[in-house]
Amino acid sequence: MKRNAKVSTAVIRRLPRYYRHLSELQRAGVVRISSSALGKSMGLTASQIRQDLFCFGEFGQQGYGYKVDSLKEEIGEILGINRGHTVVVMGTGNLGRAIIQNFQFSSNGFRLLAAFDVNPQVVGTKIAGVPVYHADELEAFVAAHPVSVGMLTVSISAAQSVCDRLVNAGVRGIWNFTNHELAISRENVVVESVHFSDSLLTLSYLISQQGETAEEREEELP
Amino acid sequence: MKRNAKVSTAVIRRLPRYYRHLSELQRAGVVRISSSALGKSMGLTASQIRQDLFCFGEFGQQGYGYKVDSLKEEIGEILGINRGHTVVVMGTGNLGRAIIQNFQFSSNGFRLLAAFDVNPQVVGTKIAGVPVYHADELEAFVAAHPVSVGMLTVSISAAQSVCDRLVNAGVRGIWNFTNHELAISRENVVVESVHFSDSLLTLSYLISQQGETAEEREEELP
DNA sequence: TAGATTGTTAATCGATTAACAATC
DNA sequence: TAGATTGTTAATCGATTAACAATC
Repeated sequence: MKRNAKVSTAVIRRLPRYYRHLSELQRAGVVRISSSALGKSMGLTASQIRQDLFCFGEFGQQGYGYKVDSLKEEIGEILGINRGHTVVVMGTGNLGRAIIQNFQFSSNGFRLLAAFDVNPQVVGTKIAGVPVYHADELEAFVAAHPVSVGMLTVSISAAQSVCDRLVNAGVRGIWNFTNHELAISRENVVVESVHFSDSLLTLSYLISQQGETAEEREEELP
Repeated sequence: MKRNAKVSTAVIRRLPRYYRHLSELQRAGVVRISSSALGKSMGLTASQIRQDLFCFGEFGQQGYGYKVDSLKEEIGEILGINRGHTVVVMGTGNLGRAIIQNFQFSSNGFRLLAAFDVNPQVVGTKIAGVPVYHADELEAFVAAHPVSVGMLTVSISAAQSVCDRLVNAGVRGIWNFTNHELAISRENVVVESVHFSDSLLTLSYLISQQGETAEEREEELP
């Protein structure tokens, strides 16, 4: 069953989508689904779904399909949702605060332990029940509590140094919201970045392009 | 020069990264760079960079490399940064507000025209200089001002209906921050989603996996 | 049982890498 | 000129799709 020697990033990136779609199906009361039905609703081929799942084991029943509940459970397991991961937030500016208040860490298997900032106005307060400590206390905190991931919502100028401190303190992953391309000193520390700019620029390309082709189409008219 | 008949999404996704790296190089005062140097700093092969650029034209000089300034300019052009794109924000909750206040729309070639909400406490106010109108006024606003993109930071339950309204009003792209997989009724309207959950779950997988392989390595020891 | 659908191998397709002539 | 590096075609690699026996 453990064949996941080398799972491609393409597959890994699809796992959360599977998880999300299965959750929606579950909420909608769907009990079973075939690879072709799931594929149609997600814009993937049935083959691809079966091939993806094949990396991790056998989760379906021939002639029947997949039980939504248990497939969701299995993919959650693969994603590490039940591993008791924890997270701390570095920087409680607008974005950090927004994510603390809005994002459901728990439904993604993470426990949000604390936030850190240098602003004396917020240090010592709580945001949505989460205590805010002074950034100086980071190392002591991580030594006392196992922290899986540090979320980076500091200014771009502070990004690298705060990242270094998190890595040295011993976190295993950085969830980066700054627009800085982080350099990681230590092996087996993973960075996952959410680049708003990259996303918007991609959209910019797509709508610009769309105009182009529309114009071209018009030119082709008699 | 216009060979970009069918540029793969893999290439398109790299364009913003090129743009970002070239901007950093520019800021650092670097004047010229070779494909191999750029590749090394971005973790790509020189071949891949030349192949990517080849989709769009010839931007370098044999024996010399690329001028950072002009390559950045060209990629910005490809991305549509100079097309006068505009954006409106739907939903001024924590996240919408945070992005309005923090995100540099202008340095990505977008002009942020307005925000919309239903909360009477914010309607009529300004956030970072951006006027907040009542959501009911959306259609009239879009009719009066060309709007390229609608940014969705409403609740997941309102996501689809607000999206539909944007699409019917005539925007050309949706920048989706809700965790809902949007259905688009109209052709040539593009959706680009920022899925925080998908990103965090990917990170969860990677750090969980990392533990696995570490354990396996230990088991292999004598 | 017959029909449906999986798990899994093989074939195809597309993206990445390598190679090298052109040329600055 | 000699050295460097591009633009571009060809080779390789990996991911997606197709096919089908196994089986529920």
